[in-house]
Amino acid sequence: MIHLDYRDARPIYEQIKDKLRAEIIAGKILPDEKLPSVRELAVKLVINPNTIQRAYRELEAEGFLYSVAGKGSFASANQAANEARMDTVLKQITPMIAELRELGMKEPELLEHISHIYEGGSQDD
Amino acid sequence: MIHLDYRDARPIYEQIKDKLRAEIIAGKILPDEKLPSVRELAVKLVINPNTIQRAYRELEAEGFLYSVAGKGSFASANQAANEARMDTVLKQITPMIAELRELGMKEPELLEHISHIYEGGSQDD
DNA sequence: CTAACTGTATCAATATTGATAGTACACTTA
DNA sequence: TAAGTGTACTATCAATATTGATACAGTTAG
Repeated sequence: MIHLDYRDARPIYEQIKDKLRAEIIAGKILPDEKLPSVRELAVKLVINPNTIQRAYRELEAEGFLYSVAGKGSFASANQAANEARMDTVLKQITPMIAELRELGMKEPELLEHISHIYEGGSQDD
Repeated sequence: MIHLDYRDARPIYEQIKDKLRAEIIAGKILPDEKLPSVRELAVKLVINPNTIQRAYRELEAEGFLYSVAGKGSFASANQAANEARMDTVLKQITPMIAELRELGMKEPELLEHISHIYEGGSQDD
């Protein structure tokens, strides 16, 4: 299921986050489906449970899963997960929009740029 | 002119960058006006010239000033400086727009959000 | 050409942060 | 009560960021 790559410079917990996030978005892990426990996955991947904990904690902050002490961690409903992630990203964008505004960029111009960026990234659909 | 705050957790060169950038944007430093030399400002602020060098180098990358070896560093024309900075910020935004798109956000919805963020930040004008 | 200024590049020392591990605690359920 | 679960805290090691020391290279005035 998850395969770590130690040649990859990216930290373990990031790799885990990305794979789990992708599976949740893709619906390969269904809403409310139970994820492997922190310890179980740690044993399986031969790493420290704390690393899994971190991945789960951050995915929870991003809205992709929810954890219940004593019970386990579960995938969020996909739609809700996506929306939570969108909120997070929008919050990250906010200060940049503010800066562009301070630099004198007007709203129509900004929207034109954003639109161009959006459409420029469309290879697949 | 520039006053350092050692209580501030932010690095020295960031503080210098912000103050100089603000003065250039505001037009308090006129286009092509000569800035203090790396060593001169270093002596004045009682810090290492290398720290000034870094601030200048990054401000140059952002388009706010230009440096000529042997001559000095000079403020860019404000309009050009602003546009260079806008480009930088737009590049930073790009991967986030791409992610929103991958998460399923459609263009009109995105533009609506951006518009809302833009207008939300308008206290002054 | 030389001296005194300018910015630039490189390397080193230090401080800060990041990533992971070890361990103990708290909640849930059977 | 026991065995599972997530959570919190601290420690440690590595990586990065920040700053400093120093040497190099371009410009200009005399």
